[in-house]
Amino acid sequence: MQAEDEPIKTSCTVAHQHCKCFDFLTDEQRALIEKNRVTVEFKKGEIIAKQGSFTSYVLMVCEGLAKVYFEDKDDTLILRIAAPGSLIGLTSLTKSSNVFHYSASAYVDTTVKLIDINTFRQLIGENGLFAAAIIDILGENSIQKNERFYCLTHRQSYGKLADLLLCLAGNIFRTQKFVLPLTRKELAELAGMSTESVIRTMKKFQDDKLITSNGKTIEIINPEGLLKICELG
Amino acid sequence: MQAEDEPIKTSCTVAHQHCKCFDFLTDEQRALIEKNRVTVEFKKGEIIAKQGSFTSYVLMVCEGLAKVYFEDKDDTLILRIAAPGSLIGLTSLTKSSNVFHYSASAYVDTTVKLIDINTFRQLIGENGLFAAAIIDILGENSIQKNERFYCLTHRQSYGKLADLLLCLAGNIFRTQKFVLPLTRKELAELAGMSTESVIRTMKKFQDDKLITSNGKTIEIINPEGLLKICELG
DNA sequence: CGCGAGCTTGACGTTGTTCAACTAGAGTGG
DNA sequence: CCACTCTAGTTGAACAACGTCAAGCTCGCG
Repeated sequence: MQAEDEPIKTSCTVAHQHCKCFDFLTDEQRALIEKNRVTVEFKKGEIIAKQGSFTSYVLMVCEGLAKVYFEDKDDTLILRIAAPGSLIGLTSLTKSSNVFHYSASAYVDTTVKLIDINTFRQLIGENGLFAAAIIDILGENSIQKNERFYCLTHRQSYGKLADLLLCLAGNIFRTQKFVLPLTRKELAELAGMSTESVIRTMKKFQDDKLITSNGKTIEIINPEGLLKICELG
Repeated sequence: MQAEDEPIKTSCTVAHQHCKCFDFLTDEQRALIEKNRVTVEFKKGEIIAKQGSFTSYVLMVCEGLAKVYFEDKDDTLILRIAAPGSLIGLTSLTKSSNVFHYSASAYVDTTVKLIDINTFRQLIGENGLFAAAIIDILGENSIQKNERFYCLTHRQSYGKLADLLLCLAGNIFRTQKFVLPLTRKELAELAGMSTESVIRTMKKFQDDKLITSNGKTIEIINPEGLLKICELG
């Protein structure tokens, strides 16, 4: 029940809510943004942004859930989950290379605002508070990525999955019992392990009375136990 | 010999040279920075910044080589190598939590400039070009970290070490033959593998005439071969 | 009712870690 | 100048964790 106020702190946080940055804009500046943005709805599974393609906007997730991932050859690495309030494409603000450096796709039906990148740049230049807020967001993303990085490289499967489940419950769905809109394969991709290992590990968690899992419905019964598993590795 | 102009592009780039940001300052602003910074020399092995401690400055590496790493319990994850020109501690610019989110220590004797963090914040607020440059740096760091992240999670030991060696040659030492100031253990930590595996893999690379290694001196003979190993995994 | 995607299970193989032993070289003190 | 010690490097063997493969299962939907 510790949903809103004090979520269990997991190290491999996969998502982050924010977007206070627009609060620092003047009315005029906000109007400028409004004038230079469009809203787009993506269906489940559709690609929202494609790594390597030119971009002329920054994305903001309004509703839904998106997967932000890095592609290389045939393999992919999920960088984070973008929940409502997340910005995508800030790394493309660099003047030198305005391409997407990662891809994003919709886990579920997702609505996204596309904000013109030059407007974005202009506001950074003329509004120091806005710029500082963007720097904050980049910093937070960086910190979070470090933790996910650590989790995926230093923990073994039990720890990785425990961490992911706690993160989904605490940061994405904000309740201990949720209906997962992801397949086991997608869970596996998120935890950086094979589908079969996810299944086996989930079963173990069930046997140990840490969670219950009935199809897509997952409930975390013993969060402290899961947390202990995270910490042990 | 393709040192300066077109280094081989490795995916697990471990370091990044930059710091054009100060070019955008006015003379006055630069003077302000000069007034609010000190220079410190760290001996090899000394801790430059400690994760979790309060900070009142941003660091800039002037000479030497620093390890930037994330700590958790007993284990550590190296985030990047900071070569001269690298800034450390940008993620602490957030008003909310001015602590270091990672540690840094000196691989070799290293001189560092400590720049007052409030001066830094002030300049971000009043100079849009400077702010944009900082955002660029954060973005570049992020992109680079993604690649390292991918490398450490998706490649196996041959690929990881090959990538690291190419990166050291191309980005840090900028020559194909260099004297490594790191132990095998430190190499292992960088590549995310065990010391023994590093040794065995290095031996294999030697047998395959990809590198020569004599104590601390390493020469890359066949960079294309190493690159191929990276790409294969 | 039958098909197919997702899920589950077991067997097996591979990678890479761990442990333990051994070597080499550098620094130290008698 | 020679043991002594300590660290770094190296090697081999055993083991554990996971991924892969193959097969069967289940459930929703046409």
